[in-house]
Amino acid sequence: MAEKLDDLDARILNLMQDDARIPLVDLADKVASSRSAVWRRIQKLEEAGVIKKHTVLLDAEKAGLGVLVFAQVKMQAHSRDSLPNFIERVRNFPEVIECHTLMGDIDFILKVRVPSIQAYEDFFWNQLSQIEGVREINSSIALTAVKDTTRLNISAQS
Amino acid sequence: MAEKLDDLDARILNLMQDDARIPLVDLADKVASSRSAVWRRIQKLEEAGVIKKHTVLLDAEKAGLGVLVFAQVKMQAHSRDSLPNFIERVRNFPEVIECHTLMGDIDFILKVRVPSIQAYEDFFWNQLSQIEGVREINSSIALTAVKDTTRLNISAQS
DNA sequence: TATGAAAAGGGGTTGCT
DNA sequence: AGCAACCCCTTTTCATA
Repeated sequence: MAEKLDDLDARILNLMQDDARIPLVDLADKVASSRSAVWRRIQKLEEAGVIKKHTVLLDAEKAGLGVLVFAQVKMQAHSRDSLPNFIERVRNFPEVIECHTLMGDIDFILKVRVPSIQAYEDFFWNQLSQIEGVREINSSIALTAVKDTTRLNISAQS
Repeated sequence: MAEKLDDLDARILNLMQDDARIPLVDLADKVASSRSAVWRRIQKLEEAGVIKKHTVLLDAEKAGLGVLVFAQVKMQAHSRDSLPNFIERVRNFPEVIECHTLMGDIDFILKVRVPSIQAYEDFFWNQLSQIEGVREINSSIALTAVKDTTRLNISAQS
């Protein structure tokens, strides 16, 4: 599928994001189409990788990972060689939920979930700050989650 | 369920996060337990809200939302009254995927997904910066996603 | 009371029109 | 592209320890 998403695709995706277990019949009803049509669309969307995975979202607090920290990491100016290593390490830390390269004066932003502030301290000193080429880490503890979703509001493309 | 998660819960949750559609039989096999036992655990975990929702994760690029921006927002010092309004507005922007209150000198961090930089500019000027009480916004465009998951690595509690 | 087995119902999948 | 039959998997119920 190099093709763009049409309106039917968009509506299917939005509904599936809200509840991935919605029965095919209900889904077809809501998008005013037939079971077969909708089913085939979903197949296409999964083959094309538009739908990446089916998962469950957990309550971090109830799952024992109540502390969320955003860590902004700056690398040493002339340590381009240490980047692959940094990336590899970060990918293998289960505490790191996300890591994005940023434009501007910060190099990386990391979203980290741990059981406690104590646990973050351990992670910070023994893992993150020990990676070669790391110059500066600015850790911000998140207080309230005003909004925390994964939902992308899809609309038909051109 | 005020009770803590045991090892069986943890293994079920980790597997379901990897693939929410795993058949109950396979799940039972992998955690070395019976269908019934595993099924009842899942019910409990959903009732208790440990499992918050079943969803699909989309490829943002392929879904036409290829631009990711982290916006750090500072509010005016003496505008505590405008916070509820800010929160309400942010929750209703579909572009804003996440918004967390932070300790330290930044008040909020927002994760925003839009189709293009142009679209972000529109969102920035016409929506975000117009909210009452907003003093300063620092927008960072994300380049590469080094890691982008929702997976919490669960282990048994105390 | 908790666990396992087996029956029944619902829904996803496929082939045919 | 739509329809219907099939089959698998979830869900419930019952029996047992």
